[in-house]
Amino acid sequence: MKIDPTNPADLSAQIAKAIRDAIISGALPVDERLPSEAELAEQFDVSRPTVREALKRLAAQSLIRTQRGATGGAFVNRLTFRDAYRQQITTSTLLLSMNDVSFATACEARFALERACAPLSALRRTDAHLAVMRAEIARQQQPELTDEDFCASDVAFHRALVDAAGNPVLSYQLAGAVEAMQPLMNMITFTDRSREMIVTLHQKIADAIEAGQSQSTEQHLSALSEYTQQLARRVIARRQAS
Amino acid sequence: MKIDPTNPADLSAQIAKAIRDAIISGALPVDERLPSEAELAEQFDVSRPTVREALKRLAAQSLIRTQRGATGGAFVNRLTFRDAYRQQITTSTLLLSMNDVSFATACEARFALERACAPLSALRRTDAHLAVMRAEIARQQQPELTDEDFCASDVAFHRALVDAAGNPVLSYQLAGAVEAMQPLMNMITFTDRSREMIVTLHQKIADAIEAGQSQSTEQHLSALSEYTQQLARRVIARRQAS
DNA sequence: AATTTTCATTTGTCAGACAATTAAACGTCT
DNA sequence: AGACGTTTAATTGTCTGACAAATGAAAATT
Repeated sequence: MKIDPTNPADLSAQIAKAIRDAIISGALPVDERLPSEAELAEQFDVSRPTVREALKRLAAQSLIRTQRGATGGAFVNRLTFRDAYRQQITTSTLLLSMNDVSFATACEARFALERACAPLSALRRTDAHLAVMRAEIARQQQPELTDEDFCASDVAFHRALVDAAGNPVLSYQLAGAVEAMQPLMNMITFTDRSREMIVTLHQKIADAIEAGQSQSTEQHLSALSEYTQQLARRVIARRQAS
Repeated sequence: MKIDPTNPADLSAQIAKAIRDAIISGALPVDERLPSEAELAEQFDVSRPTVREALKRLAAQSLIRTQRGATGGAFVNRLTFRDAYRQQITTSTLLLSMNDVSFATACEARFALERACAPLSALRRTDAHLAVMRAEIARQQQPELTDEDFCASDVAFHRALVDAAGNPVLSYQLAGAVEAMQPLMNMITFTDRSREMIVTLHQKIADAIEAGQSQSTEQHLSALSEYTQQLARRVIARRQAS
């Protein structure tokens, strides 16, 4: 692990990169303790604050965790699916909000990805997954539900659908796509009629998953995708008219 | 933007969270300049190094960029697809390497996602995408190619396939899945016979994309998925035997 | 008017200090 | 000897003050 001493700026970024590369290459295995801040400062020939800034960069990516005390220090963190989920969701959310991605594009991506796991979900769904989906459908039928809660339930339903595929890598990849859509979805006001239609499609999807029919699942997902985009277009048109 | 003064530990994490939330909520728009480090230190009632640690956390997530000089400071960064790609790839790579995800699981996820964009790719592919795919196929036929280079070309081929869908959100989501597989793929030694088979399937996929046949594309992708997993099983078996 | 110089602002880095935390080492008492 | 409290050393977390480097704006000069 070496840094470029000729460039006296961005030292903390260089140090972070050196340590990150060591972690990625496997030179620093999970749960390995890094040298103390003082030792790192000496190794890289920088001051302790500079080392600390580098460590905070790594901590922001969940690459290390720190512990105070005599046997404390910075340890290489095992990146859990949970941590990766969270990072992906914030990244995806910001990506969509900062790059004026059209609703159509985001929606298309989301349902394309969901269709991808339909065959696996139909094959492997457990009773627990089905129970979650049914529970969310029941929730969505409550008329007093706010639009925000309706969208949240929608996300929960689709997450159950994705998780039913029983592939954690797939769940991780799709979590970002589904959850990042929520702020966009929240901009749509769901009338009673549109909610009814969505719930019906959700029921058909749940039925198809329960029956293990992947093709039917994909069809209803496509229908839901188109209906959602149609709703969005209507909302946008109404907004422009006013 | 407030922090909890009762907990005097992890101040930089709290400050980072406060600023991050402000960015996500839109209170701090893109290219907005944050207060100077000295001002932030005063606002949050902490010292400048603490503020700096918080800012480095945000910089690690590409949420801000900093500039020195009189009119410098920290600015809210527009998260580009490029930045998001990079982050997702490192996260995905680490996730796979640190959680002994089976090759089968990762492979299944990857091809499931790719199948998802087959219909869109078949519909929207441009000549440029096809040219990249053909070029990579030609590359893969060179016998002197190392296994690493073969894998890299494989990744390039599949990225072109994904990009052909013409949906940047989809490309972003799938970049992680495809690229993160490369280290795992690199562990497989591709014999001449297996390369021949893979190239043949790549050609069939390119042909199907060119012809706009989504179903055929999906079929060949499934075949490629199964063949890849078969290869992996053979490599693992051979390794355990020795 | 154009160019150069000066200057104020801001980030980047450093040195040294103290507080808080934590586990191990050490004593002490039963 | 063993259980229990105490001390101690190591380590991170934070603060203060300082200086260097970059940079654009303002001022001075040609």
